[in-house]
Amino acid sequence: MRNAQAVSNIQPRRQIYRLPRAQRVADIMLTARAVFREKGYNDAVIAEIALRAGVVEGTVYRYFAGKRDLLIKVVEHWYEEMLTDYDRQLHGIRGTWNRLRFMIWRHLTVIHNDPAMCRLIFNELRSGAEYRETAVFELNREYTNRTLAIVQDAMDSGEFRGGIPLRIVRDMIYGGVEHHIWAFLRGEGDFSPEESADGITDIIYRGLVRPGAAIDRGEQAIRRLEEVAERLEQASALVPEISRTIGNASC
Amino acid sequence: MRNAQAVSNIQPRRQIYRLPRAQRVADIMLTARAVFREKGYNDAVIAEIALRAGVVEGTVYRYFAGKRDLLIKVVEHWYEEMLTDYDRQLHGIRGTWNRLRFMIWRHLTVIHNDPAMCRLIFNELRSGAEYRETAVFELNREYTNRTLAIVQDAMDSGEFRGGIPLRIVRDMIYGGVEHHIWAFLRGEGDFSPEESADGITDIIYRGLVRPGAAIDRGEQAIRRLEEVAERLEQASALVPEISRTIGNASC
DNA sequence: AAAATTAATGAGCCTCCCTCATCATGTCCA
DNA sequence: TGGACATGATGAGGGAGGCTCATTAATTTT
Repeated sequence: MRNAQAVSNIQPRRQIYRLPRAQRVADIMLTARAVFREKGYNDAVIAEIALRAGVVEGTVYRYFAGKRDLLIKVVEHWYEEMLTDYDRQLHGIRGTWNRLRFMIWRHLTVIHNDPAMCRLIFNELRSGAEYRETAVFELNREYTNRTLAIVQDAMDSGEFRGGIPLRIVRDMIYGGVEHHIWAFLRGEGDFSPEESADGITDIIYRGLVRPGAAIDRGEQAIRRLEEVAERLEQASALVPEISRTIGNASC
Repeated sequence: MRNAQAVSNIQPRRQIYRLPRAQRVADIMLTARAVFREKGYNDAVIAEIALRAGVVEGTVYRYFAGKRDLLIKVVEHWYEEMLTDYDRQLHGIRGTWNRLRFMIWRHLTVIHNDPAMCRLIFNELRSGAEYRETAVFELNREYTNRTLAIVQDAMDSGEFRGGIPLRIVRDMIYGGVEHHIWAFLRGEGDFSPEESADGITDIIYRGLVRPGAAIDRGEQAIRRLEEVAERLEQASALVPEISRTIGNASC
């Protein structure tokens, strides 16, 4: 122990590093993300976030209006990362069944990859009264609308029967997914995004498809053929010999 | 003001009424139900519950292990009331479609009649780590199993196609319902249990029902295409670039 | 009527969220 | 180069609310 401390009992303030606002905010948000992930919202303590971010509690409140605001910002940031290049991926997929299946699989995979973060969204963020004002709400809306656009297209083309309220389709897809992963989010067991996506897509597709169009074993066979064609098309683009031979089959 | 008070400044303890344990517990739970309904879990304050129940804060903790325990007991009590004579009602309904529709409608109606209580269950109770130990969890399980029994019966009789994982059916029905009523629970707008039940039942039923026999001319074409797909897939396995790219067929 | 039992009390502890007066540091300009 | 200024950062402390426990008092038992 140094002499000055021992005598005067005054703790010298540690060296203070002043960071530009943006940097400090980023630091705190990254730390907060980790702590929220580990502890959940209620058990996360601002003091710990501050400590691990290398600042004092008051500093957190300088940049965030409160604990709840911090949560919202953290989730928004994460969510925006997630949504990058969704559209580009979907763009390469053909056929209503495949596109629907992709959207569902994708959603399941995000949850599978970061359950703790999704817990925050489902359990904490969405319960709050201010959820509608959140950017997550709006981003989510856009995201689900992309799925509904697929359904709408299929209705327009006659593949799906008409007169189905889109809202209900959305609720059954995303509600079904959520309900499906509840146990996993509670840490009970695992699930396979692939199998689950197959099961959900199967029921939804059959529930919407125009009867008499493609039925029974024809249904399955056609779906499988679509998938094969899809994969072969994508793959063939990579192999000069094949693409020269086959040409573009997708038209 | 009475003299004794003015002089000694000692508040005489008000008359204490000692109630039998069961009575006190019932009183507190009923008050707690009201306060939780009005304020939600987080904004409900034990002191207020105690005050309105005519006891002091410590008394609440004499009968309940904590705030969370109180919530659980309150919800369990309410849930058990709800479930009375479900079976009897279902008994009088014939036909798979009608029975499914009844179960869905019933669920929607419960939510429609007591949104505040359902908010507690969906937003608070079910988020907690101890949900699985709850009686609500078990009661809910039994309840949804009744729906699955209807589906199973229909599969056995051949009305529904086989091989559908029951768990997914359950998730889509109850998840779909929940997602559907989210906005309503947040106090945004209303919904019609009848119309919603029709829409959900419609998709589920069609998603599960056994389709008619395959069409004649489709049959041959499909068989031929299947063979082609088979050969192409096998051939593609011989081209390293493709098999590396495609990988597992299921994603 | 004394003893035993147990319902009920309420002061007060503890943990957190959050505020704010104060201090420190980096920047700009004379 | 040094003083003024803007703003990053501090940390003690206020306040709310969940929860404890030693004490008091009503009721029952002996």
